[in-house]
Amino acid sequence: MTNYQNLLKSYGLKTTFQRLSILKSIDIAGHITIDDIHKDILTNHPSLSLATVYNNILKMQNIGVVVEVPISGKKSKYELIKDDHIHLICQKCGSVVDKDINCDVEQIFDKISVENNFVLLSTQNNLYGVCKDCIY
Amino acid sequence: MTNYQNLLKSYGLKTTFQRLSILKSIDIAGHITIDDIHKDILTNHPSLSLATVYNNILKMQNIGVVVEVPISGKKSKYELIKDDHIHLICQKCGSVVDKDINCDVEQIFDKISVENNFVLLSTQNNLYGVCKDCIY
DNA sequence: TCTTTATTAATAAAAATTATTATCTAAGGA
DNA sequence: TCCTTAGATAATAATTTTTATTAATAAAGA
Repeated sequence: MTNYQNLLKSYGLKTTFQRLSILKSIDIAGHITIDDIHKDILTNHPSLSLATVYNNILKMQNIGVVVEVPISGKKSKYELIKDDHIHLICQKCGSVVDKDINCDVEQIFDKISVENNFVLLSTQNNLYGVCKDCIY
Repeated sequence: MTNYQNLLKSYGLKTTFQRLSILKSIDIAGHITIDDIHKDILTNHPSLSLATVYNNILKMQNIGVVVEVPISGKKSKYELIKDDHIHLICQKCGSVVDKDINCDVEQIFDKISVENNFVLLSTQNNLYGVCKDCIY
């Protein structure tokens, strides 16, 4: 995991156990809901308030450390900032797996953006289906 | 707009003024939130219940007529079912514009899916940025 | 028109998110 | 190390969003 302590500091956010725990929880899970972050941290820090998770997720979203992954029909999950990529989202088990985005795809997205005078900042590419473990 | 009356009937959903109004509202707007559908229809049908909008959006999602478009940091919008496509989402004004998805992109998505034994059913491709009307 | 069954409106209930505030803690300076 | 202070947390309340309930209503076929 990147040095989030410095990253937080550079945006004027103090390094707290709660924030580092949230980042760690997201990092380990890859993609995780607010509720599950809360449950996760509660196991060794029983006083963590759910509101603290909400507040910090929001703040860390604003400074760009954390990214919301909204998923059709389900609750949003959160991931750490990373290069644009593809999500394979299983509609049976809910798993989310990252895959690299092909350069060709990026170029096409850039082209479409230019054609429409659209200033492209980021992309979210959700592929919905059934993962290999849920086919049978 | 397609013949939604028959489509509803084929799934055992009765054709009601409310349902047709919701479909029409989505069709005209292209992409619209639950709240805005409600507000929209209220103007000439003041008794429409918000719960009715929620219930019907859910039912029409289940039969595949309506699709949720979840948007990072904002409320979901809804669109009518259509072929996979790209969304240009303006982070300033919130506008959502559809663009055709390139065949090459579809092929790459198919390839990635096959490589991962993933049964691909649909995709949502959100390009976030600033639209031409909001640049200045 | 009548009958059946699903749908709606209205409301209540539940779930999710945000706001408030007293207490507490991180971080820098003495 | 010991203040000091600004910001953070926990606890809770308030708000917003979504879902469930039910009596009244309307659609669709006989």
